Order: sequence, then C-alpha cells, then structure tokens
Amino acid sequence: MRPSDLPDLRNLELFRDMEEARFEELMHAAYVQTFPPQVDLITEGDMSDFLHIVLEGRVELFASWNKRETVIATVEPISTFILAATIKDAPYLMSARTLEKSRLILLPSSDVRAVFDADSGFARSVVTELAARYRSVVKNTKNLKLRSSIERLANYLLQQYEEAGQAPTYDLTMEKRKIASLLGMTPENLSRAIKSLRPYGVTIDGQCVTIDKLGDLQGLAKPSPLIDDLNR
Amino acid sequence: MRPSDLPDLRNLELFRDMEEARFEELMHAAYVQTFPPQVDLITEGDMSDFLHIVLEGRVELFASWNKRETVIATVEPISTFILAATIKDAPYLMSARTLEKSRLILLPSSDVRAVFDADSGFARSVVTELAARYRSVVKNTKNLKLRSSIERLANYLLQQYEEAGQAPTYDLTMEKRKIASLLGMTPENLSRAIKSLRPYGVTIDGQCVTIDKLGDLQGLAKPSPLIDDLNR
DNA sequence: CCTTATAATTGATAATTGTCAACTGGATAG
DNA sequence: CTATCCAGTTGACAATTATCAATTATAAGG
Repeated sequence: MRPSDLPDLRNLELFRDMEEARFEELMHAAYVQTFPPQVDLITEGDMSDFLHIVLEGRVELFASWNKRETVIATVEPISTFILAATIKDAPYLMSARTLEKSRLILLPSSDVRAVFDADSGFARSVVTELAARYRSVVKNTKNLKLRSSIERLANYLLQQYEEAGQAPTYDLTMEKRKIASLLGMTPENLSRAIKSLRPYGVTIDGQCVTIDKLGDLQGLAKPSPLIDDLNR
Repeated sequence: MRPSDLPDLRNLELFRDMEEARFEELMHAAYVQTFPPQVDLITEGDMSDFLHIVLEGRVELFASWNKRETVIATVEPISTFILAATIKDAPYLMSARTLEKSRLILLPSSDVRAVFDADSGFARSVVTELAARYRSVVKNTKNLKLRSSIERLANYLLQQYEEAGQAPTYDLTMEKRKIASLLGMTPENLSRAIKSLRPYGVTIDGQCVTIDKLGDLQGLAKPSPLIDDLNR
C-alpha cells in the first residue's frame, strides 16, 4: 500500500471514528492490488473472504440467474463494497468485476469482524454505512416497482445532471448497455426511451446529454427524495 | 406492557446480547399499543420517531409514488421494522399499516440510538439485523430484475410451500391482491399467471394451494439460495 | 489508413404486462 | 333471505417491453 493512500482511507466515513491503533492493525492485514479492466473480483455465491475498498478505477456489481445478468450498481473511489456479506460471514449475493484498471484494498473479513467487536467507533460507522446502503436498495426497489422504464430513465438523467453540477450539458459516465441493465431494461428499449424523451427537451448524442427543458423533464420524472436522493 | 411480553422480547435476536440494565432502560421508555386493522402506523417521508416492534398481528410495509402504491413486505411477530431509519435518524422510506388487529411496541428512536452507543452487544445485534435486512432487499432486487412475473410467482409458491412444512397443500397467508403487489404485478396478471402454472401441477382454489408436480414447478422456478432463501 | 470488433440504433415482430369493463361468487349486514 | 360489497376472475384490448435481425456508428489494433 502506498503511504499516501492512508489519509484518504482514514478519512473514509467507515474508518474515521476508529481508534488509531485499530486502524493500523486493520491496515497491516490489508492487501493492496491493482487489477486490469474486466477482471472478475468476486463471484456470487462464494464465501466472503475480504472486505473490498476501491481506491482507484471503477467496479461493477452484478448478479446472475438462469443465464440472465443484471447490473446492480457501480462502485467508485473511495468506497467499500460487500460489507454486509463480510459482517454476516455469508456468501456474496453479487459478483464484481473491474470496469477499468482499478486499485483495491482487500481487508480480510475475519479481521474486519474482529475489529468490529473491539472498536465501538468502528461498529457505529459500520451500522451507519449499512443503514445507508439498506436505504439505497429500498429506494431502488421503489424505483423499479413504481415507475415505468421511461420514468426511470428520466430520473436517472436528472440524477446525473445533479451530479454534473446542474450543467445543461454533461457526459454519461457509463456505457448505455450498462445503464440499460442498471435501469432494468434492454439496450434497445433504452435507445427508444431516449428518443421518446425528445419532446421533453432531452437530446443524447453519443455520451453527451443535453437537457433543454428542465421543468418539462422534471414534470415527467417527478423525482422524489424518498426514491432518488441516493444519500440521506 | 404486559410483563409476559418481556421474555419474548428479550429473546429477540436484537435484544438478546444486551446488558440487562440497558434492556430495562429501553423497555422503560417503551410504549405498547394495540391498533385495529387498517390503521396507518407510519407514513413515508415522516421522521423516524420510534422503532416499531410487532408483538401480535400483522403489519404491511408499502411505498407510494405518483398515486401508485406497492407492497414491499409484511412484518409478522415478533420482529422490528424501520430499523434503518431509526439508526440514521432519517425519514421513513416506507409507510406501514396494520393488516389485522395488532399489538406493537414503540421504542423512541433517540433511546434506541443512545443505547446503541452505550451497549456494544446491542450494537453488534443491530448490525447483524441490518446486514440481514440489506441482504434480503438485495435478493428482492434480483428477483424483480432477473425473473418474469410467472417465475416470481412460482418461486413465491415454493417459498410458501417450504414455510408450510412442505405440505402438498397449504393456504396462502395473504390476499391475492397483496401477493400481486408484493410480486410487482397487477391482480389480473396474477390471476392469469396462476392459470399458466396449471401445467406445472399447481392448483389454487381460493386460498388453498396444491402442488402436484413439485419437480416440474421447481424446474420452472429454479429457486436459488442467493435469491429465495430469505434468511442466510 | 484500413480492418475488425463491439456498441448503438432501427425496424419488424412477438411476448409480457397493464387497463378497463363486466361478471362471478363468497361474505356480511340488515 | 336479500341486498350489498368487494376480492377475484375473465375477456377484450392497449401499452410496454423484449427479441431477433439488420444496419450504422464508434473505437481499438495493426
């Protein structure tokens, strides 16, 4: 591990309130590895050996059943994934693969559980993190069950717009096929959904999104903090 | 609160590893109330004042958006709901209503958070509970995104079959309209889905489910512990 | 530069799912 | 017993979404 990573890690909400000694103990047991793009990191069903933290790059979480596959989320630096499996000492429910060249920290699950028991600051943080994750999955469920695919797309575009600092023009950060899978639709359907947003002032050329009539799009999307605000 | 409830509560996984003093402290602040059927207990968007525990009866968790409504889960005794909102001190993401006459314990959220900080056994339990809930919502997402409505129904029937002790005939525990909503479809669609399971040996007459050709149904449903086993 | 591979789009079509309206049947209240 | 209510079902139809095949972009490699 590069010493220069430590401050960033220490600043992660998960580790911030930890005793210094525990933090060093945990980091001492950590592996740091760099992976090329498109590498399978973990496979659904395997036991949880490590808590993973993305330092650089991008990781996709996906799940499969009966030859079908769906993107659940992408993880960007600096954050953890598969915390719940680590805590429960249970098999992974999702698989993960790198999307780009990525640098990860792997913390042995048993160490994480040991420190969890010994450090109440860390325990507090784990709970907060888990509660946040739980809430974001519940929001995703509401999104899937209460909205049509066009409504999901409209809200996705508005979310990206917010993340781009409300710029009237911004770039998609994911391939469209991944976006389609994330939103629970086929690439063809996404392509047509995009066209059907034209009357609402949405133009997408390649990666480049332009939103002309924000109000109209919001009128269709009806974003709600109880579904879309991925934090809080 | 009836003194007779205390042992059951103490035995809840959430409270089992707690110091006795903390447990009593928490219960001292608790309200116990009985509600008639069809009473709104909490409303999506409100702040989390209480952690709720169902002692008797049945509670439905549901969510709404844009005049649509969907059932997320039903809660049966003895278990808690909206733990995540309580921990995060955040607004509820779901609403709750009683389905039957129900007796609930309400623990003020601030007390729960206080005890959480003071009692590491309780903190451990909260994390375990949250991690379990998180995993079950992830499973639900996979169910929704990877399966058609008929496949979801087939797996639902197999789950109920397991819960009924693998009896070849058992009763549905919910109205069909609720089941439809839970599975993310309309009542009409559920009605037709049931008929389309006939060739797989499934007969449903009123509440009464009969599964004649278990193997055939399993062949269609392809149940997976990574989606269907609601615990683990 | 061209070649190749892969993503994205488009059209045609099918499957799935939802909507609306009508009807059935059981439960309940008077 | 009858009237009423409402969940459930059914039919007809519409909307949504998926599938398959073909084509057009786009990006990467030699």
